[in-house]
Amino acid sequence: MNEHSFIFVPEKLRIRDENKELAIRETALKMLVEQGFDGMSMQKLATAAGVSPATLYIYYKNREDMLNQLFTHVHETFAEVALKNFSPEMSLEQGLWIQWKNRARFITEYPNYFKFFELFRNSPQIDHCKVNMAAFKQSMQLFVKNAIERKELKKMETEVFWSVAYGTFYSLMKFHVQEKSMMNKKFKVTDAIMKQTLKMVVKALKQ
Amino acid sequence: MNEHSFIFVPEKLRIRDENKELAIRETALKMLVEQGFDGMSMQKLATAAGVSPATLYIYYKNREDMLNQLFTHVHETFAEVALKNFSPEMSLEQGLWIQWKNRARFITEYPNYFKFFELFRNSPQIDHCKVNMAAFKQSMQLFVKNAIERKELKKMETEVFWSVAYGTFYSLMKFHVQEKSMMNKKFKVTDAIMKQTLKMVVKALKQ
DNA sequence: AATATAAATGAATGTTCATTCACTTAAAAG
DNA sequence: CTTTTAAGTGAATGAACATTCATTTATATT
Repeated sequence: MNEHSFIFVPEKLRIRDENKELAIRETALKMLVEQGFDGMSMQKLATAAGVSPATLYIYYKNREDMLNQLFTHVHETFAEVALKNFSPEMSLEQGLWIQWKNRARFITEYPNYFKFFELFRNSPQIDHCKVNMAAFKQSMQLFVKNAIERKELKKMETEVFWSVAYGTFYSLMKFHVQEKSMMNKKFKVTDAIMKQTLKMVVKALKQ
Repeated sequence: MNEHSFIFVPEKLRIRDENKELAIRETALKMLVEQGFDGMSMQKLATAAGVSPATLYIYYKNREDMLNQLFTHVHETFAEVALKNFSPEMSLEQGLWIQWKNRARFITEYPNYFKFFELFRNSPQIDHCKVNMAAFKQSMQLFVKNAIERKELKKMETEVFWSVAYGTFYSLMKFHVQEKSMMNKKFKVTDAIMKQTLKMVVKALKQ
């Protein structure tokens, strides 16, 4: 001990392998999306990710905690991307277009994130309340308020607005990520289809 | 053996307890909806339904078969209700209204069926192809064809139509069955809300 | 009442599960 | 080079899992 020891704050003497953390997360998502809930056990995940089962418990308190953290991570990443280049001051059409494009890019780039999100969205074991959406909600509410003032949007319940403006979009994207869509062939959401659908939605929402 | 024995087809000498089958199904649905995939094990289900675990294997080949049969049952019941009083000759607005009403009634009456359906819809372990939707699809396609001919509907991809006409509706109903909706209060889909939303959707779909 | 047969069962089986723990390894700081 | 500390591990544990099987039970027919 030297004279500085009493203010010495020990630094980390061995740093976590961040590749390992990433590997665990991506492998877990892949297993969950491809094989469902029962398909992902801690031991199978550990083997597939190339780590010891015990290592998982360094990163996560237990299985439930892991699932919650996975969901939170996916949700936060998604929310962040969704609002990129978006401002609540935009017109309804422009604001929706930006958000649709952001989301579509994300879903196409990381389909597993979307599939995982959809898989767990209605799942009772996820603690939805823990996910912080305050900033997201606030931004959206301002956007809606502005659109109503500009007469681009009828007065309606938030849930009705959401269903028309986003329910439609997500339904479309679900077809996009499916192997086979309604007509037994692969369906791709192109820019043209998105634009066409957006026009319809904007028309529906206008007074 | 008497002279008739060679044409004797043995009849059932003990009849399956149909209450038992119903109890198993409803208990399984309840457990799955409330506790998710991991929450329902064969032993816990047997105990909760008041039967022996071995009894489950009289009704179902194995766990996977049980889940598939549950899904198929729910899906078929739902499809049947959805088309009640519906005819492909109806106008777009009337036809959609009937179907929305049918579905809303069903979802409100049997929320577990809907929650189960949503829980498993994206689940990889369900063999979706086994569900026969031929008649359903045919009826819907004729409905769409008629609407286009009457100029009530723009020409568009089936998936786009479905997303606008039903994606919106299902999004609304998801809020309906949730404990707390977007605004942290209970949201109920009333007839007025359905009518308002339908008007918007019909407007969007019209040329 | 006796018979035949499928429904229904409780206990048992081997497997896989989540989780733990005594231990080893890596690397920053002295 | 030594010390310190957290990262990382392989093997082990008991609980819960899906499934089976030798029996028992209920009932339509004879």
